[in-house]
Amino acid sequence: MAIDCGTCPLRELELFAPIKAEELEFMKSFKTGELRAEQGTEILAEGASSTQLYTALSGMGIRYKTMPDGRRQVVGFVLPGDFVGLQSGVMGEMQHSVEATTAMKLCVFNRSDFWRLFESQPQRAFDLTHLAAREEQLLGEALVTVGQMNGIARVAWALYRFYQRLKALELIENGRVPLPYRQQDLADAVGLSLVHTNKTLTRLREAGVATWQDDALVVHKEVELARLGNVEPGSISARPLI
Amino acid sequence: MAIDCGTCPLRELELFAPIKAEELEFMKSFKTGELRAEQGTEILAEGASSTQLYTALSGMGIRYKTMPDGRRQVVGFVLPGDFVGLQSGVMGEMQHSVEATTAMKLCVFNRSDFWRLFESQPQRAFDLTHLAAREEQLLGEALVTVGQMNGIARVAWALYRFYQRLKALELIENGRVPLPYRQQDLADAVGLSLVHTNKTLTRLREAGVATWQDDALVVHKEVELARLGNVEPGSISARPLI
DNA sequence: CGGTACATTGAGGCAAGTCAAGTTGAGTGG
DNA sequence: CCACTCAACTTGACTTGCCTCAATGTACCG
Repeated sequence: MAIDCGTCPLRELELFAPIKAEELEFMKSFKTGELRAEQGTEILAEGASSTQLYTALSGMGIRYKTMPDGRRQVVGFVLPGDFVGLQSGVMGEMQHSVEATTAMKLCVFNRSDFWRLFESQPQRAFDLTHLAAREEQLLGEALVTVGQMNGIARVAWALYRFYQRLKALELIENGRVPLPYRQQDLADAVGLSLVHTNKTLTRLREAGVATWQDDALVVHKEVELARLGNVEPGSISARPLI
Repeated sequence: MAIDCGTCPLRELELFAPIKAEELEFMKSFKTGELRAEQGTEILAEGASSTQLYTALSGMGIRYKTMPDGRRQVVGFVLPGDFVGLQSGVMGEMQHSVEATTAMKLCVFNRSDFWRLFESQPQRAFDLTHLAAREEQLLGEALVTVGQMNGIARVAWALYRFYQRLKALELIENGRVPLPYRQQDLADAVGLSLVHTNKTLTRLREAGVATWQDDALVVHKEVELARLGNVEPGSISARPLI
């Protein structure tokens, strides 16, 4: 178990803003270990007050809320570099659950050290707030999409956002990005039924825009996909990595 | 223009967590003035990088995103005590616009002092992150509602949340809370058409659950409204006031 | 007293939901 | 190596909640 944040491969990506040596030093003391979560494991539970917070290192997860009647709304997808458990850290309780969709490796922090971060590392505290504001931004965009767009636009939006994020993580190979989710996950994320989501994916595939099969997404017409999803094409701006 | 945060009437509400004298002292130096916004004024614009941040003191506003085709998604309602402009302060750019629905009075802060807050007031920085996490929570709940619920549940959810928030602000009088928005605002918030929203409000009124007329909301069956909106009845937990 | 803004109501159409029946592929075990 | 199971994906047929269009009502205002 390597607690060497200095060689963390994620930090080398352009996606993540560089940090000072002193901050890196602090992060080493903040990090208390690594967690390996198997596929299907629940990492954080809605309503629970976890003593641990995480940054995803590898693998993919899903954030969701469950309704009384069993239905589910996916509120986000966890990719490497994402911070998990901020609500728990700051408000004492998670408002959604987080589950490992694939096997995951996560960097573990203690909630009890959280305050120390704010006290002694203002830049890191700022970064944390930055991440919180980003989450808010992402959710706001999801709300716009689900609230205002029709089926094809919703699916296109989700696929294009996946494509952008995974490309920024340099997980793209031969034009394919890994996308190990189920259609049901996408359906629950965009507020469509599974059947309609499936038919919409078929339409996108037959239109030659994008193909999502065998846990991988291939975008054939990037600009067209972005247009359908009402997203500005382009890459994602740099952001902090906790 | 009174820059005396010590006598700020909002602080006396139970809704807002008390702060230390030293923090209050800092807030006085952080506050640079007050802004009066007339009805209909745009306080912050989507995509703009404002040099000012605000806390609403009185009046009500609306947060929204505009789509290329002119449609609008309301991402939140600004009530007294709400912090406005966090995204701008931390990411440099607003992701949604904020408009004054009624005349408003706002506490003004300079973005350039923002960093000073993180450096010298870790508790206030923590509180700010807390607020950001709350925004995230609220948006997550809105996403669940718009993504999974039918018309009546969406409208009931929105009305009950208004009722809870306004009650916590002690703006309730004779069982009525002020609600100076238009039906179109509610429609754009819950992702329904104006016509359908209107018909749904009529149904709620005729069922004797809640009546929203003349800029005021009267909830006749509180528990029933909460049930319809899939909300836990009860009051809102305390939160920081910046 | 026409103009404007918002609320209300009816009629008809369609996007998306539900139901139901396969198909496919991976795993498992006899 | 084939039969069986199970989870995920497909596809077709039917239904409906919500949308759009279009009028009308109502209050306020210059």
